[in-house]
Amino acid sequence: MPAYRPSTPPPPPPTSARELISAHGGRVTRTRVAVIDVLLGSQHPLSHDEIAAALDGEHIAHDRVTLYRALEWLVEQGIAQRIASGERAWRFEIRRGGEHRHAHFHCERCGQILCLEDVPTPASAPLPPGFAVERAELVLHGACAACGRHAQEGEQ
Amino acid sequence: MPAYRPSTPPPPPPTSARELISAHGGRVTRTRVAVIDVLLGSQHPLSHDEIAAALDGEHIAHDRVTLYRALEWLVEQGIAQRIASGERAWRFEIRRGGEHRHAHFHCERCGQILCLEDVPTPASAPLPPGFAVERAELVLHGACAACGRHAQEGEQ
DNA sequence: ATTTTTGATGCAACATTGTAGCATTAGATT
DNA sequence: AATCTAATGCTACAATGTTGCATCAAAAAT
Ligand SMILES: [Mn+2]
Ligand SMILES: [Mn+2]
Ligand SMILES: [Zn+2]
Ligand SMILES: [Zn+2]
Repeated sequence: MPAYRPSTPPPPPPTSARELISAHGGRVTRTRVAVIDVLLGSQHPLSHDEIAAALDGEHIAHDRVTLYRALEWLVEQGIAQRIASGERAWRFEIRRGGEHRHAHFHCERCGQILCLEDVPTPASAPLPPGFAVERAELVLHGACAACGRHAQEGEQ
Repeated sequence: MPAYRPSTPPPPPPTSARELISAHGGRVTRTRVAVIDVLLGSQHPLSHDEIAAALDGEHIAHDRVTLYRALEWLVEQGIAQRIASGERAWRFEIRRGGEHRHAHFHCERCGQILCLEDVPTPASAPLPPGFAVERAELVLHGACAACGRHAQEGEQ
């Protein structure tokens, strides 16, 4: 006697990553889903390298180039945004609802990047005629609390 | 009869580049002087590549690495500053007197970078305790007047 | 369920931007 | 003129992306 088989299998739990991708007309692939999940789970923007490390940590096989292309696609679709952190590599973060563009803090000692959710980026500014602003990036550079403490201890 | 020879040759016109370098305890070298002159002559920050092209234009021989090191030294000395333009390469500009930190505009169509002398970068912002800001970078991204015009013409 | 379509992948090669090591040169000083 | 050493000019190397193209597989069509 065959095991019970419902006529329609239960739909997979609709991960928001999968939904996001489909909603933008893209194919739901392993790397895309994993990258979105990693970004969703992070409180600060991540570099390609950090994302790759996260995927490795979860034993999700992935190709370097595919990862770059996945990130590129996410940015094109407006699902994620790219940030010039002050280091050489781009960083990526999910564009969370509300769309309030915020500034970032870059610690020049340890390289850490932090979202300053409370610091908005200026939406406009006096520009030459004909110029149009589409987005603004504000990065504050300095020392984070941990690195500032170390410096003080060191200099006593 | 020998030609007239003054006992002390007339001092070379003290270029401000030469003075700047000496004042900072550096050796006055061909590349350093040329780089400063190029930067002084520009109204907007220049990439390594643009500076190299400018030197070529003036037939000033120079080595790629030496140019990188000259720029690095200028930044260390506080004579110039490095800007993350939104493209992959750094850009450099002389820190002109007054020290008023200004924002920059990056045209995402043509890549041009413009100094927004009238737009100050925020000097402070609400930060987590222990964090210290040392400098801020504000870059507005969008379309310059020329590129905006082209777009309009194209879409009619 | 099978076939078809084509977006997306995975690999190798390449490009750009910047650094490190080290012998040699030349700017400044004695 | 001799000396000292910062700076140069090479060559390699590193880090971060990008391009081309054959192959695969997600989604659609049958
Ligand atoms: Mn953020
Ligand atoms: Mn400027
Ligand atoms: Zn830190
Ligand atoms: Zn433009």
